[in-house]
Amino acid sequence: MKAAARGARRRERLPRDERVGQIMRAARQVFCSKGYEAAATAEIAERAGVVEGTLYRYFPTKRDLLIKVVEQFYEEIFSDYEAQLSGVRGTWNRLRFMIWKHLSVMHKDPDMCRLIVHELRPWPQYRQSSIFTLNQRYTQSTLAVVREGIASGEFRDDVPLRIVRDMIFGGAEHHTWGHLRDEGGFSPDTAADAITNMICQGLQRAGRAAAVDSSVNRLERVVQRLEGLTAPQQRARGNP
Amino acid sequence: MKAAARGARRRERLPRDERVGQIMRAARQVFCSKGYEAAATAEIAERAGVVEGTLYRYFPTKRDLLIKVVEQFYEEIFSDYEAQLSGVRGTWNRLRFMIWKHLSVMHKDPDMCRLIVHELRPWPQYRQSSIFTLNQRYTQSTLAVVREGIASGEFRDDVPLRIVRDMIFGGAEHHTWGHLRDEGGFSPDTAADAITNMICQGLQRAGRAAAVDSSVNRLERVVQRLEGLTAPQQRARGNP
DNA sequence: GCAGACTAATGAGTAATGCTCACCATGTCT
DNA sequence: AGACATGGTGAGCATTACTCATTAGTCTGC
Repeated sequence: MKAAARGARRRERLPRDERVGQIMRAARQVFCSKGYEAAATAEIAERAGVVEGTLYRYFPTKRDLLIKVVEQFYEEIFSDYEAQLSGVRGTWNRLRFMIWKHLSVMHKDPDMCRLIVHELRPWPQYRQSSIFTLNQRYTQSTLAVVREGIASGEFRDDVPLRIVRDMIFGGAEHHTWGHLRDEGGFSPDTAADAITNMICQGLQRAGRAAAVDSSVNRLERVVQRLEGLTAPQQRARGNP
Repeated sequence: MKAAARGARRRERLPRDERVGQIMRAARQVFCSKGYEAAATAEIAERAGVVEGTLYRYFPTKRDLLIKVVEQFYEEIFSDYEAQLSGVRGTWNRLRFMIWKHLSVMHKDPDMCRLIVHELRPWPQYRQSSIFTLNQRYTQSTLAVVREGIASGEFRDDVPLRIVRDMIFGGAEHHTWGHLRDEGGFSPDTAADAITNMICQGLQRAGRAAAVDSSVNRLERVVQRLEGLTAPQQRARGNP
């Protein structure tokens, strides 16, 4: 009773997960608004309604806290992109989808992305972190699309995939810097178009009539099927 | 005589420039070997043969010291590149020269470049620093080469230069990460060839091929939409 | 060659901050 | 009701960028 009488905060015992959730929410706010260095553990604790020492019961260091916060963000963002990708047809469209998705995340959550790009990734242990692995999965999915294009004959097979990856993601990242710094925006749509076009044209085969043919043939078949399905409606509206 | 008798360091008065030089040399060593955060001002001072307070007579903050060190490096490196560029003929060769030069610096001085890329550039005030200006001059020279290509008719004029810049420098930077972290090297020659080829082919004037492409792309999109309409039950769950 | 002024250089001290640890309080189980 | 496991506390530590009053080389004018 003494503590309560003295007006101190009522001590509340919460289940681990709930407390961890509170702390992570507070941390995300403070990290996003101030950046990693300027975010004081004291402020995070205060905002989470606990005392500094409590943070360290659940997270060994401030940096581990950042990593967990970013991990959670990644899972929110990329949980379903593979399913989404599977609904997109055609090499150009599939590539554009992956690039656009990447750019959209940057556009929508610049603070969080700034944390990842400018504060987490430069850290020496980055490649041992789970963030690196999650990122790798994303770039691999993107490169898989390029491989499909090579396999189908649309793309040359003499350009190192690593370079393609670097130009896509390096280019996208470079393009978004201004926005991450809150010093000028960008359009995910326009940028995705431009990057996709540059990549696709850069990878184009020298002689590519065959690739276009196969693509056109496939389209012809699908269109034929679709015409069969939709023909009645179209005619009803006066279309031959 | 007391101080000397006690074995303390003899106090030496040096002209400003000489002292500044000593400090900057020491700072460069410590920054490069430990990174910015881990570099203690105490160690820099010790290595420069002065006491900590002396640093602050010449540099207002640790960060300013870093900036001066990096500025000096930039001047060493890029002092004569414009003269060198003027000796190279042909769009492809000129572009390759600029890309290669950039990659070579990264290759030769990874520690210094890591400082710039990972520690200085993420800083909020980066765009107000002289490093930003120096960098801008370099990218502008590179884009000038692209503009020449457009003017001569070699390149299309419908690709935003900003995207070209981002893909060149973003791509180059992404490509060198492993090397900057001392986790795997790269070849400036091979990489410069690959990037230059991708950019040049990506910027090639559109002929009949491009027209066919855009047509095929449009068809792909329409077909995709129609497939979704005619078979909604198949992808209803996986699709947003 | 000396007084005095100028200022380079010192080093003890400060504030901020990530992190630790011995102890306390609270919900639960027997 | 008492014991136990564990969530929670807050004073305190170590590190480190940065400050400032003081000290002492060095140069000028006589």
